[in-house]
Amino acid sequence: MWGVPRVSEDHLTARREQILAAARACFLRKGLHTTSMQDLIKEAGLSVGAVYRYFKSKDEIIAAIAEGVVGGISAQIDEVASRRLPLFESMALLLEVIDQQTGPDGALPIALQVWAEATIDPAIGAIVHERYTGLRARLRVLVEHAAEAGELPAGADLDEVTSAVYSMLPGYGLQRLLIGNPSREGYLRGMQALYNRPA
Amino acid sequence: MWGVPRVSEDHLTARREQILAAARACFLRKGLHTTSMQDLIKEAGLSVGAVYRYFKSKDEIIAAIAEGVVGGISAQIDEVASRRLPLFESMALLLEVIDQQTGPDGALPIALQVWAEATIDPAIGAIVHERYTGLRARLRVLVEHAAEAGELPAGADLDEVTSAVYSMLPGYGLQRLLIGNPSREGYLRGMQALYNRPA
DNA sequence: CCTCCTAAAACGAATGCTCGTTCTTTTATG
DNA sequence: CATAAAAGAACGAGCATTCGTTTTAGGAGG
Repeated sequence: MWGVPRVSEDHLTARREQILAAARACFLRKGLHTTSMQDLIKEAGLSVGAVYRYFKSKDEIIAAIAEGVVGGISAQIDEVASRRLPLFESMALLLEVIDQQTGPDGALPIALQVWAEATIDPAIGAIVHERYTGLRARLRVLVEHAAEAGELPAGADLDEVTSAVYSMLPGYGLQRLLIGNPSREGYLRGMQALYNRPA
Repeated sequence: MWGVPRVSEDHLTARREQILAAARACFLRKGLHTTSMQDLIKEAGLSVGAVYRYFKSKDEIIAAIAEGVVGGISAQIDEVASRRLPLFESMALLLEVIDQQTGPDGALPIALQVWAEATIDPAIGAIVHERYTGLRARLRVLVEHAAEAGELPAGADLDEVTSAVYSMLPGYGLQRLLIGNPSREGYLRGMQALYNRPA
């Protein structure tokens, strides 16, 4: 009687993901604002109307991309933290994560676009603030483990140490992305030299 | 006799700078691609034709902005390096430089836009690559001084150490820009804790 | 198992606007 | 007064989005 023609929910979320995947591909290639809706729609292989059924504006698509951009990294940080390795070895693994996110299939090139947008559009700014604060919290666990293992000076403020560790990840990633240098191994050795300075 | 109507050269470069200043203001407020030529022209208080006399396209204006974005920081790094302070004190001064560049009058918010563009547009990519490689070279001087003063382990590769130091600057700046935390003092203490780890 | 029916889902032509740029005209200068 | 500099109207292209139409999925009735 009610006439229920709805397609499966899996289908709906798959379509949504199809659109977001197309968006990521386009944004990677052309940037957030030089990508037109028509580019994105063509990349997705859908029609105008189909895309506008799932997202009511281009801004909403950009916001969805911004929401998802730290997903993969979060999980990987948790995984590294759960291994409770010495701080330095954890850092080595984290750099490996960043390295992998720096390539064309990684999230970093798109994250860079999102960061730029965050300074312009308060809605994106709020998303970025929330997500990267969350990422920081996950990294803090790793620093806590280091403190428990006696790897840090007594009484060190763990938030402050977390900030210092945190900054190395985008710092390294940006350097790779924009300049190419240094190799992960070289960077690690550089850090090591800095950390293990002569008395 | 020759029919020379040309205005003074100072006037020409002043007009050019006037346009670039307007561009920086607009880009800071709206981003590279959401800023229209008309926005920029209105901000400069000039006419369409006047702007197109000095720059033959919007891309050329963006390129000029990209060229200039490290100027202020370069000079400040040189200044810090020339003082030959202990590495850690130099770092503290560099963070101060970054802090100042992070505000709305600083270059960092626009630099972020430029970095994002660099991954999309090869022309901007080349400019960024060149300029930030140059910046790195200036920072290397500071690391060389640290090595001469015996602050680094013997045989440490100075390029590698430079990379590690370099990464902290955008790492700290980004964290300030996107998350707000940490304060410079807190960040410094965090670094210090990392540096002075128990054996 | 097939057919019909309904509403969701997909479509794509059309719309109104704004964009970057060009070009002709006007103004200012040495 | 000759010419560079500045002006601004005009233009076609391409933009994000709307909306009336067509297609399709899937439950109900036989």
